[in-house]
Amino acid sequence: MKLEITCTRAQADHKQLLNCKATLDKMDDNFKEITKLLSIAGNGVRLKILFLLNMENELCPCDIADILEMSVPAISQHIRKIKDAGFIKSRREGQTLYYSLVGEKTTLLHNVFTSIRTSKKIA
Amino acid sequence: MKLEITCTRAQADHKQLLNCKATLDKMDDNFKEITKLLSIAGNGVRLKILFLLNMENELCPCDIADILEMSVPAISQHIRKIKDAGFIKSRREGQTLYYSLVGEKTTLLHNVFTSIRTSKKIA
DNA sequence: CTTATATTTAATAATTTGCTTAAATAAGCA
DNA sequence: TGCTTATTTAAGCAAATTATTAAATATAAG
Repeated sequence: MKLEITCTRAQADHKQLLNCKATLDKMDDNFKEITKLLSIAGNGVRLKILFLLNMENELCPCDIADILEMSVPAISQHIRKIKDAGFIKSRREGQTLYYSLVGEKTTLLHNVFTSIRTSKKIA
Repeated sequence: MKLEITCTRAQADHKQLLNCKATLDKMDDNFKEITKLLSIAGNGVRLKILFLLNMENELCPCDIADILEMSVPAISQHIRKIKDAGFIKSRREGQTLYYSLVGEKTTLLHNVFTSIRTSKKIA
């Protein structure tokens, strides 16, 4: 962590700024982890995939493509991203792959799902 | 909402797929809203800005640039994105603009902050 | 072993993102 | 007014994202 302070405001509280740097630095791994989750979920298609998997327990790429009215390869590539990040797992049954949420990793995701369901739109 | 079903799997539950479509369709505005928030927060720099504003109540762009060791214009453009989405507001004091979180909009964000603080990294 | 289905992977193209640098505003002060 | 500081805005560019299309795998079934 760099220690130099460059903000030139007269009122700048340099002790505060150093403290902020130190706090962020300490939590750097946590930020990386949460940023990863939010960047995965911060896409309309992927958020819907995650929500659907939560709602239906498991779905295959073909189902998801059908529901979201998108091509199968497009869905497959979103699935890969989510899977690479470790938020879903797969189970094969014949030719079909069923995807489902990885339970332990999804505490924050469940808050997200709740927010989606309870989002108070007046519309 | 389109009603045709194209998934060709023999075991596909078409009633289930139609139900999924209907549910997503009903919540479309909520998805848009939450996707917006997550796409804003799903960037390391912006997530840190939001976290810092929550921690320090208010900060100016210069402070943030200093803490994150980034250029002021880069920070300013992130701030604009967050502000356009309605998650922060500004207060002027002389030449300095102080930014702070918009309280009512940030229920989910507070879950995010909690996750960052309690993220159990063994490291 | 050939064919059909479910899925992934790869190559490509269009769009978006996020930085840099330089110029434009806005406010305070000599 | 002119100069400095704080901030935003704009232009430009490299990198990342996300879809499309076509080809590659994997499994099942005749």
